[in-house]
Amino acid sequence: MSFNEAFKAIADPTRRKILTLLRAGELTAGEIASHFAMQKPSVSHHLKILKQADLVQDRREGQHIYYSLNTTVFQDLLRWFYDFVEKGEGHDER
Amino acid sequence: MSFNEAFKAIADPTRRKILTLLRAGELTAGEIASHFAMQKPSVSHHLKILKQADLVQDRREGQHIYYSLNTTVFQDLLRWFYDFVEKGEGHDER
DNA sequence: TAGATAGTTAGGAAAACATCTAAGTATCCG
DNA sequence: CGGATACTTAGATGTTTTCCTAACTATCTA
Repeated sequence: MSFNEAFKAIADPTRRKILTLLRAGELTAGEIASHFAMQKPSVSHHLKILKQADLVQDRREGQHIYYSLNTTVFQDLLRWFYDFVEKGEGHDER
Repeated sequence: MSFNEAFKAIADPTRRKILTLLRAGELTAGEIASHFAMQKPSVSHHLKILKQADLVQDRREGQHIYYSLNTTVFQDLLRWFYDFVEKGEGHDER
């Protein structure tokens, strides 16, 4: 369910850049938006999609909303790719 | 270039299912199509996208075209996710 | 060579998506 | 309260994606 949403969320280059930015630590929506040429509502839309996919979480602090990575879903995705690299040539099907 | 294409290719559930099918070994286009309710040209289209993303390769043998995984791009993608899990929180040594 | 089989290409309709502007909500501060 | 700041929601628009049917290419076989 959320697995498919995560894959779709990551398909967009803007959203991948947002995730990369967040690797350094949490950022406000405005700070994130400042890294892009597009308007703030568009960035907000991307943040919403990342949040629905459980790739990020948000936290309000006064007027600011801080976004940060939620690495648990990344681990699930990591495993999905790992299984291809690991079992790519083998015949170990249970 | 191919990195973004790969992410887009993997975003579609049908294409992910194709990749999963190919983990067991190479399959013809027809065998792949038989696993889906959609028409053959639609599956062919998905195969084309996977091929352009370098996630699969194809090989003709008589009337049949065999598709198989190309795991090298999977390794690149794997690394991308790994960097999030590794540097994100850094407290799971595995 | 003709017909059958395997698969792709072409063209088009419907749905999903990314982006914009305008308007709304939430919070702070004087 | 009223204005400023931070951000989101709503609605519209152009683009991309997915899927279909019809037609095409390639190969095998009789």
